[in-house]
Amino acid sequence: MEITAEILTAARRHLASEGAPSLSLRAIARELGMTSSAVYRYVASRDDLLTWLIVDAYNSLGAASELAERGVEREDVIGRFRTTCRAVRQWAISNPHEWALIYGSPVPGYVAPADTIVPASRVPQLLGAILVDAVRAGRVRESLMGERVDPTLDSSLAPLREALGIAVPTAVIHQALMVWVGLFGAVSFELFGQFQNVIGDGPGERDALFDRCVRRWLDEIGIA
Amino acid sequence: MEITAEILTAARRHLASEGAPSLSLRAIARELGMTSSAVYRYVASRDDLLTWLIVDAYNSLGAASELAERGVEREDVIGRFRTTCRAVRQWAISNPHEWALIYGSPVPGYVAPADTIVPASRVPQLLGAILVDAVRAGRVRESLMGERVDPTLDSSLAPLREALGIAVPTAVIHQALMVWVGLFGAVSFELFGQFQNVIGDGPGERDALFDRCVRRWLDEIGIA
DNA sequence: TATTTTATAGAGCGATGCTCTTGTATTAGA
DNA sequence: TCTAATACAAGAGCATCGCTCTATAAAATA
Repeated sequence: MEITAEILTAARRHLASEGAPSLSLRAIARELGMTSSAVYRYVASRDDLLTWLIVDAYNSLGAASELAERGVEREDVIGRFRTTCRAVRQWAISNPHEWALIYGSPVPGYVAPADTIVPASRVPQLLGAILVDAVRAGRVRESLMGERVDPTLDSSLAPLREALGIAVPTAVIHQALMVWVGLFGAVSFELFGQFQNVIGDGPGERDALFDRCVRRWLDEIGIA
Repeated sequence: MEITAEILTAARRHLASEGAPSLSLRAIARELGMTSSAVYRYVASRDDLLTWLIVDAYNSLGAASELAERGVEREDVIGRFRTTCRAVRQWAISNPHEWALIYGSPVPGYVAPADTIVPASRVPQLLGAILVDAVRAGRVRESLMGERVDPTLDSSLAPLREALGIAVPTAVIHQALMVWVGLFGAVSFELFGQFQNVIGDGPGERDALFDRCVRRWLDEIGIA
């Protein structure tokens, strides 16, 4: 329906400018020229609206990353990885409130519905595809490929292993997971203000920091 | 004052059980048997109370980590690091709402006052001290110690370098920063639910995952 | 004792999420 | 074409919130 889209658009704008905590159904209703009770015909609750925005944000981030990555030659695994990392960070800087919504503190009592799972996995999927190509091309660190590992860790990473499709040693999967965590941790730290008084924020300083992180992540997997 | 302490205690309990978003001055007042307007004699605003709790949480985490680390022999750098990491994670699991408060999404419009800086730096300081001892003992990776680095990165990490006291190569500082980010990123990912449907959560599985992270962080710095 | 300070209560403002009832168009069926 | 069902919106209302203002009781001070 038309109105549903209008509500979503207004909500998106409110989220981007004020952030999720101050997103109010009444304000959106006011803006669209209807009563607060009227929007409840289209939105089940505030949490419901939040879910729309969460899915929306995941998809926006996923699309931005995929688009950027697709612009790099398939053989250039390093370039694809670096481009993806930068796209993620750039999207986050451009959409800080959206980032906080999906990667920040969970709302107590709120349980993410199933329809958020697929959008949430777009970036991990992208990183996974890059990893798989690196493995296929034999460009992953030898010591990692051959390493035997705690069986508990094996089972812990079973869901990830299956998602990858091809057989990848657990040590490699774990290293990829660490890169994934490191990437999102670094972006969150920067956005959530943990670098205040710790890292310089002059022109280019944060970029340089992040770029070196990317290089180190590549090193850790062994892609060279 | 007595009442101030009572308010803080009640607030702490509310935070731990319901989380920060639903922390209400009125509820605290009700619980202490006074009017909502009465608490405003002791608390300037809700944000003010939040700041108390933030400082409190940072100190609680800092104290727990320091206590754990102090129980390890000084020469055992690996043990000190591992113990600190585990203490941080354990504290987070035991105090999820407090963790979300200090490491989750920043409240839009809220600016952390200066009195949060020192408590916030307790864990980084602890990690820094371990790093310094490792450097002094010559136990940091050679390749890292000798590496030359982008001057922009140099200046970006200047605040950190000064905080460490002794001369540590930028490449090492950056690596330590990555470990710091990785540690807090990993804990946040686990607590904020990003591992749902991705990492198994059977008995010991998450522990095994984290333990290997710790080992890899040690490897990356080169402590062995 | 008189006065000033301190601590509390109470009422009130504007805002929120959400529900329930009422009213009105538009559409579908007889 | 008339009627009945349906879709949609408005309005009032409830409980809650942060916060302010004023009036009042108690305690400390002069």
